[in-house]
Amino acid sequence: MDQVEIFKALSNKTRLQILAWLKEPAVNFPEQPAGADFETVGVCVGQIQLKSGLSQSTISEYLSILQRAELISSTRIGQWTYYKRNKEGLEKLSEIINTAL
Amino acid sequence: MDQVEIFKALSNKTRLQILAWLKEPAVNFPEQPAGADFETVGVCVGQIQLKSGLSQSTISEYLSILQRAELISSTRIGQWTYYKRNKEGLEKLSEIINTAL
DNA sequence: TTGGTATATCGGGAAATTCCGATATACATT
DNA sequence: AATGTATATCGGAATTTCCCGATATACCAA
Repeated sequence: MDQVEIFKALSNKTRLQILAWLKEPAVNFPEQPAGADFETVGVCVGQIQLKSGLSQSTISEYLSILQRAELISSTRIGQWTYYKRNKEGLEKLSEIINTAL
Repeated sequence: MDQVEIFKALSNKTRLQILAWLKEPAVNFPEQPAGADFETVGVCVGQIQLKSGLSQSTISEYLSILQRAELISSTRIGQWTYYKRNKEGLEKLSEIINTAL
C-alpha cells in the first residue's frame, strides 16, 4: 500500500471522524440492534451515513477510500455491508511514522 | 493544530520524502559543509530543492506547509533558512493515531 | 549604494478532491 | 415476478491542491 494513499485517506474531516467512531462502535452507534455483534462485524453503511449527515453516495465512497488504504475492512451480510477498524493497517501506519519519518 | 492539516501535509509524495530525508540529514545531504552542525540546525532550502528536483517556489511552499503542521521547524541564519525535523510534532502525530484512531 | 544570492510570496493553469443527485446493482420479501 | 431496502457506481459543479514562472524581500559583499 502506498504511503501517500494512506495519508490522503486520512486528510478529510469526515473520514477521520468515521475512523474515530469505528474505534468505539458500541459507544458511537448505540442504535444498532442489541444482538448484533458489531464489535466483531462492524457497523453498516446506513448507520455511519446517518451519523455523518452527508449523502449516502459520499459515505459509500469514503468508506471505500478508507478500505483501499487498509484502514478499515468490510463484511457483506445480506443486503448490509458492515465496516470495522482494521487494526493491522493502523499498526502499520504507526510503524511508518515511527520508522520512516 | 488541526489533525486534518497534519494529514494533508503528509499526503504528498515530495513532502513525505522531505520528512524522510530530514530524519537522516547527514546521510541524505552529504554535500553540506563539513563544519555545519546541520544535525542541530537542519538543512537549508536550496539543498532540499536541489535534491527534490522541483522548483524553488514549490519547495519553499512545501516546507512552510510542513512547518504549519508542526512536523518541521526552521532557523534563519544569514540568508539561509534551515529546516529540521520536529520530534515533538511527530510524537504528537503518533499519539493521535494510537489514541484517536 | 550596487549587485548577487537565498528564500518567500503572488498569480495562475492543470489536475485532483469534495460532495451531490441520479441511477445501477444486490438481496429479501411477498 | 414485482416491490422495497441497502449499498455501489456514475456524471458533474464547486473547491482545493499541485507546481510553475515571475516578482518581492532579506541579507551579504564589494
